[in-house]
Amino acid sequence: MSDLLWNRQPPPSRGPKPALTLDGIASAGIVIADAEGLDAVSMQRVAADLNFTKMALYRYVPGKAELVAVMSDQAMGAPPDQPKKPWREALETWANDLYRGFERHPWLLLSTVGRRLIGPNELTWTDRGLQATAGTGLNGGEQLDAIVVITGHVRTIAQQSLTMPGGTVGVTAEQITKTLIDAVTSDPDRFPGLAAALPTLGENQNEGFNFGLQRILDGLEVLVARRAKR
Amino acid sequence: MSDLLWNRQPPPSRGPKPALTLDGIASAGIVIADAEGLDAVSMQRVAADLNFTKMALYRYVPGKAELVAVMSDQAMGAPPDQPKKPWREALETWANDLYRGFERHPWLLLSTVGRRLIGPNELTWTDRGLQATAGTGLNGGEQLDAIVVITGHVRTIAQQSLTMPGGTVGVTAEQITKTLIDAVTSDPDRFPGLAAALPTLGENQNEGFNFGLQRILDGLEVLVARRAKR
DNA sequence: AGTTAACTGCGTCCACTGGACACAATAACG
DNA sequence: CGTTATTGTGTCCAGTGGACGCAGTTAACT
Repeated sequence: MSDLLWNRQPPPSRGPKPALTLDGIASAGIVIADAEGLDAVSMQRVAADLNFTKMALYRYVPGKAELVAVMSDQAMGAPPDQPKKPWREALETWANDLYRGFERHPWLLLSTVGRRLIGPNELTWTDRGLQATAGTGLNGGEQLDAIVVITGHVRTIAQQSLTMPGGTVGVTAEQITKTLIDAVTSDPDRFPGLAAALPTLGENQNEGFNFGLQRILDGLEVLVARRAKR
Repeated sequence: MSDLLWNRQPPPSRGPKPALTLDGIASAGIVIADAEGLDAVSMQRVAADLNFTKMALYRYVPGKAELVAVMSDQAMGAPPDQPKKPWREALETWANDLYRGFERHPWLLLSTVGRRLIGPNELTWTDRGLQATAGTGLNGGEQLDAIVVITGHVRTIAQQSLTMPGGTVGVTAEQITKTLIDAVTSDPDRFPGLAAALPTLGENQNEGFNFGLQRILDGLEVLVARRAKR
């Protein structure tokens, strides 16, 4: 199962030397996904880029799902080293590092949905997050929950602002706001909340990432302070 | 473009009566997705369930992507009516309603990633959210950002806890925690944050949803109070 | 050295996918 | 009535993930 992600089982001694490596295959897949989107990654395509037939890949990977899993963990990489800081700053830079990861490989947003096996790199990210929250005085479960909220926020903003090649066909942010404005102006009674908010809607442009992050951190601070008091 | 989601253009007068409706097709797709996951939804399958050929569907829908979009907006439905409450409680119930939506149709988590066109139901959800935040005194952009944070959190938790049929093959929560524990116990120096948090990890079981939500709301409250003061 | 057993990469095959296109049947209009 | 728009269908195509068996390569064992 997760052997592929964690172990690299000892190379066999008997037969001919393997011409490929799991890492090499995954790297080829990542190149394709970065350039043309996750949908462009097919066994055939990856194999062709390596000058092999697709069936050769199945000697290294049980199936496409597993290949994508390996690609994902590899593309995620290890979080960059950061000097030790107070928890709030540490979480802030952690969130920024994570966002930059999704920026580099937007398809990670697609390949890492739902419950899946955790690879070493992903676990390292979690670990760094927990190192950051260690100074809060919260218990382990709460620390993990805090990491989860922040991760969710980073993912959400990344999904909204990043254009992924190939994925759902190009929908510009302008198109979206246009349909929004069209809808509310043509039938304001149907969308009273939007109608009320519309005049002051543009005042917070592109600050969604920081807005949400600061709210979450503020909320954590409230809890931390409450705990420290007693 | 979004005509499919918003307009229903007037029925043509000339040819034979259409035997199908867009809504009917979408409903059939939803049934399949609910029962067997989004991957089981193919043109062929949907058509077969309706006792038609797949090519018949293309008279109603330009392609699969658009079908999924219509399915998504229809499955989302309109948010349930709620009595007017103070903003914090209103947001709380709004988030719970949203979670329940994902619970009913877990595949929505997959079909609504990335930038896409907004349908009327999705916009109504946003509108209700803005009605809830109207009492905060924040400007429109900030209100929208607040909605976005909460939506992201709901999605994140839903992704973690819901099992979607068909999707990435069944990985139980136990398997995940097992690899986690295996990794950290076999090499604690590599994951110091996890090693430290591990003893108190189980103390917050299944409370991730509320934990995160309360933190976000606490954070919003801080901002609202700060604004009210001046 | 010779044999055996493991292992690699490849060719072939299959069911299935989304979709283009032409064609006959249908129904309302002049 | 014919004309014309619109429907559902049949056929075709390139591409997908994957099962399976076959030949060639290589190290370990006798």
